[in-house]
Amino acid sequence: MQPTRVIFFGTGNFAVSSLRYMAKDTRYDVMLVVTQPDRPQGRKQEYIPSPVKQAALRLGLEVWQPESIKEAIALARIRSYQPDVMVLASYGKILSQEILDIAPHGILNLHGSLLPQLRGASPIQTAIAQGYQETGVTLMVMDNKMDHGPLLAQQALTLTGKETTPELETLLADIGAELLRKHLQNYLDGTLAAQEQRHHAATFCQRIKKEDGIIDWEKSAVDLERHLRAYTPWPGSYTYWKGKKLTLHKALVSHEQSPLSPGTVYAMPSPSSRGSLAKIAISCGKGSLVVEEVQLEGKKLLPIEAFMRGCPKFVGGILLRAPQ
RNA sequence: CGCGGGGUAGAGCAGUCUGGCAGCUCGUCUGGCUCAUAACCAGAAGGUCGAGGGUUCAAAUCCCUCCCCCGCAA
Repeated sequence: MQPTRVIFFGTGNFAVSSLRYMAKDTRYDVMLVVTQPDRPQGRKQEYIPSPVKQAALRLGLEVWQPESIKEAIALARIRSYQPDVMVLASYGKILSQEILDIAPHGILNLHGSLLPQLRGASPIQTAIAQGYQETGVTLMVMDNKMDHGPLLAQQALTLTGKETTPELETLLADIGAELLRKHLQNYLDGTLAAQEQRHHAATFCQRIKKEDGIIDWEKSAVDLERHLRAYTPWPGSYTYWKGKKLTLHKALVSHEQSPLSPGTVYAMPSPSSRGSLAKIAISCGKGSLVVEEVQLEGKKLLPIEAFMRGCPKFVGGILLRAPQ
């Protein structure tokens, strides 16, 4: 039997496991990998290929990076491969109806949430930021509304409350590949039918902006600790101290309520006796954040002990939302 | 030539403006104290001050060139 002709769309890390799986399974022939163009990154403005492009090249697959896939010439190129089905994960561009119609079996999407929860651009970060106890991956048939098409399969994952975005993304990426392995063939055979989403239950999440990383000290310590895990590595969770940007990388929640105004740094006496060093905490709207790793603008990421050696005046400092 | 911060003992930093003994906190090692300790006391080791060149009686410090790290930006 001829392998199924597949075109894969993807850009971010979330898509890499799926691509590797599709390339390896001999039932499928990944004829083309469509990914976003290389973007200038880093201090030298070097053009960095997307994670999917790097993986595709290593797998020896053909890569295409169109700036726009709406134009007729782009559509013609995709049609020329005569794909049976297309698979998309973390691609980052909206597809037109013309593209959705190209393959006989349409285009399937892997989405990093349990749809209809968290439709949109940041399901992984939002699940962490909002303290979800469970999230997962959905395999669905795309239609012309965002994350709206009928469902094929889902797999849930229980959250520990410790995971960061890159960690969770890796876990979900593997689940995505697993969903393809279990269900893609059944869908193509017609033995797995797609089921309409419960649209009234849909929730949504926005694309993350740089300003979303700013820490609002009026919020609770519980919310801010989730913020730290959700918004790493980008845009980071940051605040301003003496006009300089200070990024918090790691912190723990303390339910001790400080009388100091939110955003004030203080030394929290350690419960264990004389010898131990005081912990460094920041007063929040509710509770306190015990700081573990920080990075001051222009400096390296440091454990709090090392940071305090160089910046003992940090205690008593006021952290603000803007440089001032 | 995108903008800015930085490189000084194992770690984090001060000292640079205004040239004149290589410093601070912590760690490490030795000894002491102690029922005991991450505490306390006494002592010690540990430096190509990122690299090269220049100016000077004298350079971490001033001038030139280069390398590397970080933030912004993307």
